[in-house]
Amino acid sequence: MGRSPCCEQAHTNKGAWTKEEDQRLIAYIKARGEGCWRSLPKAAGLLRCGKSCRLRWINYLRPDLKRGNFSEEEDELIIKFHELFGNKWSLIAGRLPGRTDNEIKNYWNTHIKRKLLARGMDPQTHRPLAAAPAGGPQQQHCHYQMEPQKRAAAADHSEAAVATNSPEASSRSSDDDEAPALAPPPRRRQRHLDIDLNLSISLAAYQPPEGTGSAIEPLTATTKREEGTAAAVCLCLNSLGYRAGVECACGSGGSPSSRSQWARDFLQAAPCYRG
DNA sequence: AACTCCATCAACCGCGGAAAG
DNA sequence: ACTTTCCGCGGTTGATGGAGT
Repeated sequence: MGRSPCCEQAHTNKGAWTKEEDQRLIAYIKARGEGCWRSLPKAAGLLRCGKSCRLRWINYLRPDLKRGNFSEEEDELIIKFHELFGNKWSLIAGRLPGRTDNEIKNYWNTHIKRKLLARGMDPQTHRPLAAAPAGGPQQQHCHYQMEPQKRAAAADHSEAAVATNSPEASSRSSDDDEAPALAPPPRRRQRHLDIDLNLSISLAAYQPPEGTGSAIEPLTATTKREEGTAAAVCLCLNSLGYRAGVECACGSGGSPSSRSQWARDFLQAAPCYRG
């Protein structure tokens, strides 16, 4: 695990990149493509370590980078994805075309944190600051306890829905995002009433899919209980715009498969934000 | 004009996971 | 199965510039 830094070699430049170094790196990657960062500096004639080259390329030189200010829409997406993923900047960046993890991380720390605080929200928990998260385990948002991969998988299902609705959401929200420091924090308007990306996980009585094949990846993942019996963990998307605020009822009545199918149809119909 | 404080952002550091040997 | 190597990530730092005094 881990290893000594790759940049210990003498004769490697550090600090800000010069125009010439940038040009060399761009020219090399254009000619040979990305990959094997370890050997790239030597091959490209750069006195830099591979890590430094990679970072420079990914965060600054890549041609598909957007640059410029973040839009209100991007702000809201970042907040939502941060709520889902936590500080998984690369996951968030992967869902915001043209933005890098470093950029988003910096933007979060310098802008959005304050913005959320001005709204009276805790930037880490995305909960109202007044309501301290002292509640029991069941009070915790499940997605904070999910493995990043699982959360990412869940978000892969949900992000299209966000994208579909985000323009509306951002236009609706833009009026109260200006001058956040002056905004009175208490009793903020509920945002994104149409889309609530909170994921809830609940144990539900496991029912094998009725006669359906496994071609469709269900939103219900099975896991093993300690005693070895199968239990279903429902990853339902609460109130996907049609039943706002209604708790998951997968475990009680209704047909889970039909509801899952509806969610899939909804999400698949939504155009991907990445275009 | 000089100084301090603060915000911003590019770059570095060190760790963990995965792949390769 | 174990070790080594590489890549990618998140946290942190330092340089820079603008605002305020």
